[in-house]
Amino acid sequence: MGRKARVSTTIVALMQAGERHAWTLEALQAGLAARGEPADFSSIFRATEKLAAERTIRKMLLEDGRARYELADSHHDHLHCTTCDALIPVPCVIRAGASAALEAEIGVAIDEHQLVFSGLCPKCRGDEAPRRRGRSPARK
Amino acid sequence: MGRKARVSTTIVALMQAGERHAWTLEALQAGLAARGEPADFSSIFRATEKLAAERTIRKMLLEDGRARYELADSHHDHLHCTTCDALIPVPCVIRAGASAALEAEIGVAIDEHQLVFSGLCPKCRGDEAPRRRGRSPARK
DNA sequence: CTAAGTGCAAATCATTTGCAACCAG
DNA sequence: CTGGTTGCAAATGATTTGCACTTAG
Repeated sequence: MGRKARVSTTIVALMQAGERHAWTLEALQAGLAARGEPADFSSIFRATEKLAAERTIRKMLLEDGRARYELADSHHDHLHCTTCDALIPVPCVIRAGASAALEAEIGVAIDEHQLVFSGLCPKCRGDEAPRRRGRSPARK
Repeated sequence: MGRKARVSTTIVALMQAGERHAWTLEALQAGLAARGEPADFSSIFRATEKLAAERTIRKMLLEDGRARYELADSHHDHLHCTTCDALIPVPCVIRAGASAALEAEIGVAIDEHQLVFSGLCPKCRGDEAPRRRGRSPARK
């Protein structure tokens, strides 16, 4: 678990740097290259699989069919911007009582959840929808 | 919009019959065949894309990387059983106020959400986890 | 007739996997 | 040495797309 794997180590370092919130394998490859640590796609893939298995990072699948990875530190949910495709973190709004209620009412056993809102991130909301002073969205 | 497309029509009929809750393309193909309306995978694929585009049905991606389709009538969330892989519907636990709060606090614009709980469905919970009378899970 | 719907085959896409060369311990 | 890592190439699995043929209207 020490300081051996070059790829794994750099991936975690990249994520901890926090320049970005959720990474696709492609983004990770670009990020590693930018750090002067280029690696093969399969190596990155295997490194993320291992990191996810040991719960260091978390793997998520989005509607666009591509996996995103993020540090598995604090729990939170996400907003997937339908305009710029960014995945931004938002605080979890699932109250503990809610899942407990489901377990009792429906008889299921809940382990975890994944909640993804779809909409506009702060930036795109401002750009694309200046609702307030009514302006047509530049037609089309 | 009438009664033209054989495949689309049968897909909706199948879903409305409600023998199943979420369908994979493969399940749909099997279902159509069972109804004496066999169709090609690509035809089913294109039919679901169209139905989803016109909001008649909803398309979802699960962790296993395969799309599931369901009627887009009432909103609800899901529980993905980690044992039998079933996707069962559960009432939505996201209160309207929760998303409104996020929009105000974070500056996002929320359109919709997809929430999937992971755990055990009622059946598997009963089979696999008779916690009550403590028995070791038959090792491994 | 004419566009929408279909079937078949081939192309894509995003991983995944097999293997042999490498490298830290 | 020796098992964990890597890179490269080839294999997968699940769609997606191109094209020509059908068919509802």
